Formats: sequence, structure tokens, C-alpha cells
Amino acid sequence: MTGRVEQAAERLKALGHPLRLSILRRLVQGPEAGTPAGELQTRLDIPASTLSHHLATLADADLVLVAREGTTLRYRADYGTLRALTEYLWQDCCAGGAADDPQPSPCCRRD
Amino acid sequence: MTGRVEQAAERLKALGHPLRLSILRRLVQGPEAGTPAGELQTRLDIPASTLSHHLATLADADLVLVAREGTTLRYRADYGTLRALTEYLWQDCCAGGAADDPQPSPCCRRD
DNA sequence: GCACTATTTCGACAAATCTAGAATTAGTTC
DNA sequence: GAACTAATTCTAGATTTGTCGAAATAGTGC
Repeated sequence: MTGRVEQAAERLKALGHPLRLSILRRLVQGPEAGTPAGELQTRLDIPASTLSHHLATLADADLVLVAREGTTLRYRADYGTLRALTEYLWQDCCAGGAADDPQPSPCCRRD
Repeated sequence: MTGRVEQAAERLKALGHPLRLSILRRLVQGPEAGTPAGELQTRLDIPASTLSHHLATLADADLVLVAREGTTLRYRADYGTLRALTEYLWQDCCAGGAADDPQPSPCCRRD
């Protein structure tokens, strides 16, 4: 019974850490099939347990998906969730979220 | 000497709290001149000190601006920062941030 | 300056988060 | 099943965050 605001907040919070944002960037840049956790660990140069902790946070927020391939786990970005989140944030910023104020806010005016 | 990733993470983190997200929504929906802190307090029905704390967090992240008007402080959304943030997040999600992977990720494909 | 209102800052406590070494689980290969 | 690799879970300590009452500050009007 988690509301829209709560869910969006949870996901934004999950993105609100330099390491997790870096992880997501790598995943987006990596192959569509996903990037092995070990490769992330090597690239980011952090302890495996720390990485695993952050990956779990991202997965809990439905921002990344996992698939096992032998002994390695491949992580990849969940573009559906990411798109929904950016759209929500955008509407929050531009239209005030609800429908009771149809005209766009100044945020939308691009010069 | 704060990098782009760190700054984006700080701002996403600031948005990553239900109350702060609700505050921002109210500000976006409110008048362009800004919404008095007292009005936010009444609407959200939370202690003034708690609200002030969250407003400070949003202000520290440059997500909101303040202007004094007599004894009241009017808060309003900083659309410039919000737009930059959503754009950064969007590019992070769609193009991998850097220029070493020009073609868009599946995230951009809208059906 | 005094009373009054609006809002912030201080202080304290509980709860959540971050980090990372150690132990454990999952899977493969022989 | 033993040895090996990949990754997670456990555990603990340090730090940060969230909450909110009490006290302080900023501004207005008499």
C-alpha cells in the first residue's frame, strides 16, 4: 500500500548516492545483457560487500534487474522504471503532478 | 570541487524523501512568487521545525529559492536546477552520460 | 523598547545508512 | 564430494538523518 509519492521518493533516494549513480551509469553504458557484478567491482574499485549492498538497494527500488549466468550475476538497468521515474519527476516539476493545474509551470519554458 | 555525479546524487537524495517531494509538489503548484512556509506547514500538518529542516535540505541542494516578505519567507521551486537535474538523469538513463556511446539505450525507445 | 507573529536554530534522541572484513551460499569442474 | 570462483549475507562500528519541543532570531507595529 505504498503511494506514488512514497515510491518515487524511495527510488530517488536510491539514486541519491554517488556510488549508486555511478553503478547505474556503468550499467547503462554496458551491454544490454547486463554487466557482471565482478566487473563493476573491478571498475569501481570498491569492496565486493559494499558493491553488493548498493546493488541490493538499487534492486529493491526496482531500478536494476539481475540474471544469473553460471556463477556470475549480471545486472542491468530497468529502463521501464527509470523512464517512469523521470517522467514522474518531470511532471512533478512542470505540471504540479495533479490535474488541477493544467498549464505548464515556468520550468517547461525553454529559451 | 564537487563533481557532476556527486552534485546530482546530492540533489536526488534531497528529493528522496516523501515529505520533501510533497513540499516540492506544493511549491510547483503554488504561486510563482513563492509559498509562505507557514502555509506549507498548515497544509502538510507537520511541526514548523520539521518543515524548516526539510526546506533547508532542499535549499542546500539548490532545489528551492527563498525570499523574505515582511515576517514571512516565501519558498519557490528553482526550475533551472530541476530541469538540469531531470536532463542529467535522462541522459544518464538514455545515453550513458559520457560521449563514448552515442546511440541511445533501449530506455529511449517509446512504443 | 515591548508585544506580537513567522520562522529558524538548538539540542537530544531514535532510527537508518554506509562501510568493509569475515563467514556463507551458489554454481562449476574434476 | 573437494576445490575453486563469484557473489551475497552477516556483523559491527561510525556517521548521517529524521523528528520535534524549546529557545532564539527577524521583522512589524505600537
